[in-house]
Amino acid sequence: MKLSEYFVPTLKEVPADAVVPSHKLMLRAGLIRQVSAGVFSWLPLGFRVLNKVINILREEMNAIGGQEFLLPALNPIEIWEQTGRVEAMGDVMFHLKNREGIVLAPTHEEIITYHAKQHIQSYKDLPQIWYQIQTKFRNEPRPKSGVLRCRQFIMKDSYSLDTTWEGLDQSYNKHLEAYKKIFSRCNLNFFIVGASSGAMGGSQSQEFMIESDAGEDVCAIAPSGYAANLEVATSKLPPVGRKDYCPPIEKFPTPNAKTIDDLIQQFRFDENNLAKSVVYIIESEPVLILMRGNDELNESKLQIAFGTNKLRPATSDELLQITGANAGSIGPVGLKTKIKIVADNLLMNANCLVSGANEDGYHFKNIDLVRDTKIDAYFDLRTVREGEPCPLAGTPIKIVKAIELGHIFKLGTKYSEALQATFLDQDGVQKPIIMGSYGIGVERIIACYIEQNHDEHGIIWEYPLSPFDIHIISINIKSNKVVEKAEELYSKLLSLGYEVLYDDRDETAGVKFNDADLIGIPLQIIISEKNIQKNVLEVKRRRTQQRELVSEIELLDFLQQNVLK
RNA sequence: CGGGGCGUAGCGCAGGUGGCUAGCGCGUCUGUUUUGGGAGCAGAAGGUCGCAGGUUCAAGUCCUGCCGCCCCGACCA
Repeated sequence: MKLSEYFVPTLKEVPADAVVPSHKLMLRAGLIRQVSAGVFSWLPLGFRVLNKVINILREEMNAIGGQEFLLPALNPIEIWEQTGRVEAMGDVMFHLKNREGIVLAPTHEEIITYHAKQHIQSYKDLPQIWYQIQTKFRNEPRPKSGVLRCRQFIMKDSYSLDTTWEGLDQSYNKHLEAYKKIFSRCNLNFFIVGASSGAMGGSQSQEFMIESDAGEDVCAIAPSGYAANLEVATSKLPPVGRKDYCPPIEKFPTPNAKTIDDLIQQFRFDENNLAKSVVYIIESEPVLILMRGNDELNESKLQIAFGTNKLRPATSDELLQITGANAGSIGPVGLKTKIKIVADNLLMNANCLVSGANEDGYHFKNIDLVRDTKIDAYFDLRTVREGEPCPLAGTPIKIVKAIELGHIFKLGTKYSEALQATFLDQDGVQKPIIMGSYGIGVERIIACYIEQNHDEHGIIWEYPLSPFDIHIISINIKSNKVVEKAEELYSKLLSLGYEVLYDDRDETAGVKFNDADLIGIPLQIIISEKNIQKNVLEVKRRRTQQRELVSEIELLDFLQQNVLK
């Protein structure tokens, strides 16, 4: 492609609205342009990269037996009502105004299950892996960071259909391995974490992450190899446990102690024996949650424990009404109304605890959770903190921000049951199809790659994502010798099957060098009078900025060794 | 949805206590000189100052409403 004829609007100045490096560089290098919040156009150069990614996705999905579909973005709302997800999605789902009963699909479990119901009859029709590379629509409340969080984006989504849970395990593992290959082929430095299935339902899920300050997820990772989304991460802290002797429970005044730290300072209690209580309204029922004093409640874990995402902290009015006290004096003993009480695992059957007395300005000490109150259930509810011992080997946990590239779920039968997608097994028994769902954010692959591969000059592509293999730069197009040599080389490399970007523009050397570094194709070949006189070609490696001189005969060997697609 | 910021030429910005013809840099166009790291000179084009109302002799500037964009938070199958 000749750059003089190619629409690649590079920007010298950094666009004011861009904050994260990948967003800045994708705009500056002419890969994308924004149309509105969370909506982008892909320009020709960017679309080439997108297609390189899509090719890899297709190859690896086909390699595990995936069959490619193209499903509609316009979906009948009835099918979403049957799975209860119109309500679950809420505002995230786009509804059309001038056509009742149609929504824009934010994902495709429903449509896949619909087709499975239509045509899967027997165990002989299974297993299946169905996938597509298609545009998703989600009404994100706050799109951000370029293509990292959009209202319209491309997803590679696939769905496995199996007759048994062992079959689901196999399909899941096939995807796990395929995803590793995909991200490795894209030269991404990624890691895999255990994750929450959220309201998707299902038993197991893992996320593919890259570490990045631009990320919206937080993960706990440890030298042992332990890696988990903070939503589900655990650690191996010792429980508070029981002391041999616990005196009778005793109320005492604490007029100036509003926080856990106040109590420690004023009364010299052991931090571990302080218990704090928070009240949540879960499915409109109040629940008191007891935690170690300085632990942070993890709402995701609470959602998992109660199997719902319909929960919120109680308001201060509700607190007073339910417990009889205001925040800071609430506890598990002496509640004004009888409500469900759950506690964090670290407090399992503990005694000698200090907690609020449900009377402003008073606390209880010597609380024995077995003797003095009834805990309805214990769950892991706390948020893991930096430095805590990991559950695998006790190595210290590090907390990092990360971007989610992909997510694989064992869905189970949630959708097949809701939509009656069943099959007859060998014994003639009708059973729901066992499903998995697996997604990759296609644009995120590109943004994440750029987050990990750029410098002050621009993007640094590697094969196979690079939009072109080779970037030819002619210096001073007033020189016939230079133009002749560059044109000749351009034709020759094209005929050898290389994808070549040829900067034939009437621009100064500086402009061409800077644009080439910004666009970031791995190899640049620089044609100038100087080099022609010496009868050499100058090749520059984008990543290292190293230049080497090679003869024309050596060039083909050089390219064979260095253009590794 | 809460908090903050912004909206003036293609891009980046100034002007903002009301006042005269709305500026600067980059880019663009013409001519010319230049050609190894975002060239020099000369000339030129390009604006409903986000939109709508209002106050005023006079509004980019003040007031009201709306729209849009960015950031922090909430939310995120």
